[in-house]
Amino acid sequence: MYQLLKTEGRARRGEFHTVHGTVQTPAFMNVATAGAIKGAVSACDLKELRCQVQLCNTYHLHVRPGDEVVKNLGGIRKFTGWDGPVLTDSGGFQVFSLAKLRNITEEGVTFASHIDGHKIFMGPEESMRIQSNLGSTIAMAFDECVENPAEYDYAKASCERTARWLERCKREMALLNAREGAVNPQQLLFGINQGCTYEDLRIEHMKRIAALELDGYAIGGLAVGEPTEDMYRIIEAVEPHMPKNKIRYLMGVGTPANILEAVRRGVDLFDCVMPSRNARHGHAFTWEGCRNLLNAKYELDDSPLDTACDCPTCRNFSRAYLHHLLKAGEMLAMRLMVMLNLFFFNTLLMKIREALDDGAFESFYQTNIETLGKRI
RNA sequence: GGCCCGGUAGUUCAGCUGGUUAGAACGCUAGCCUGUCACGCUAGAGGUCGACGGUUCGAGCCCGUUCCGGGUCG
Repeated sequence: MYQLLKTEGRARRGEFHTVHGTVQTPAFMNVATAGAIKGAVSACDLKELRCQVQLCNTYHLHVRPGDEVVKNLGGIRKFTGWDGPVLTDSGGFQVFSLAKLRNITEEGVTFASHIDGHKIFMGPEESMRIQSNLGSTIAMAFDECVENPAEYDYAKASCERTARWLERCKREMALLNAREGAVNPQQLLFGINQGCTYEDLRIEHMKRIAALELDGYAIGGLAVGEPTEDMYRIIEAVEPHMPKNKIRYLMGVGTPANILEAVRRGVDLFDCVMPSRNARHGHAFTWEGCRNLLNAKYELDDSPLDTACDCPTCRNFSRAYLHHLLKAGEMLAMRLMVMLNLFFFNTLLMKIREALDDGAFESFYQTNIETLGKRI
């Protein structure tokens, strides 16, 4: 259940109460696709990194180790050792991003496994069953994510189908939650807004899915090829039509600046692979801007990465050491960099919440928006 | 000392019967990354082809001398 505590402009400060704990919002979810944050970061580390919610992926866990296996082991929370809330993505995005051979019909999607190429069919019911077996706190609806730019007619047909799929997701989820032996009988379901970069499609779709009274609403299909300004425009267009009393989740976004802009436009929840993926490629997010620690200028730089940061990495290691570890391809480089970036993202959201609590969000925005996107 | 093999980018090596601007890999310098096929992608810099002379319209390649490294025989 989402509780709106305070607003400043369109920005919202709230709490999201679940059976697995309360999430202070706005919040960033830490992406553990196959049940682990890439970069050797465990559920134990996440506590220290100010993580509130872990995100895992339906498709990946279905392929390996198999959702039945995870169910037998007590569900994804017990399996990964993370006792807080977990959101599972539905697999819809993987159909879009990694399946080369895919065939989309009204029933669902057939595509090839990225592991061994075997054919997999996934539709709304299959996705719900898998997520039920995983026993996550929040299940995401099975949707079709369309790459931008997209033809209007295709976008329209696709988001109408996604709306029909959502009704099937809701029906199936209700059945699964009522079933004997469900890992989490109170599993929540979020709907996903689609419609590419067309405001009329987005709004029409949002109205339709809002009527289903789900546990939360996501904006999907953004940051998939369109200019950033289009993303902000779509959020602004859709937001007034999102239920005020439900949590709002902008899927897969984004940079620190994207997040700040989206909070300012009324979004509560985020997830993104950027802090972890870019960390592995040497990119560090700091309060002074973004640094690429692979750059030669750090070879003899003995200072901590960010003097304003008290994450485990900044507290203990120099820029020169991180530079060396990255160049040497040491596993420790990934771990230290990923921890640094996740801590930064989680702290960014924490500071946003504090600013909202103090009625100082706009001032926080003005102070930081430029610096956050800066490359130094 | 005789004979043989080799010397081409920072490194390891390609380079056809001599023919446009001498290539690759790694390394180096940067950039990219948005509901993750982890260890990636893109671009850029970098060479007096050991040296000198010769043959030729033209030499990394052929010839001579020489220097350096390795092997082998005495």
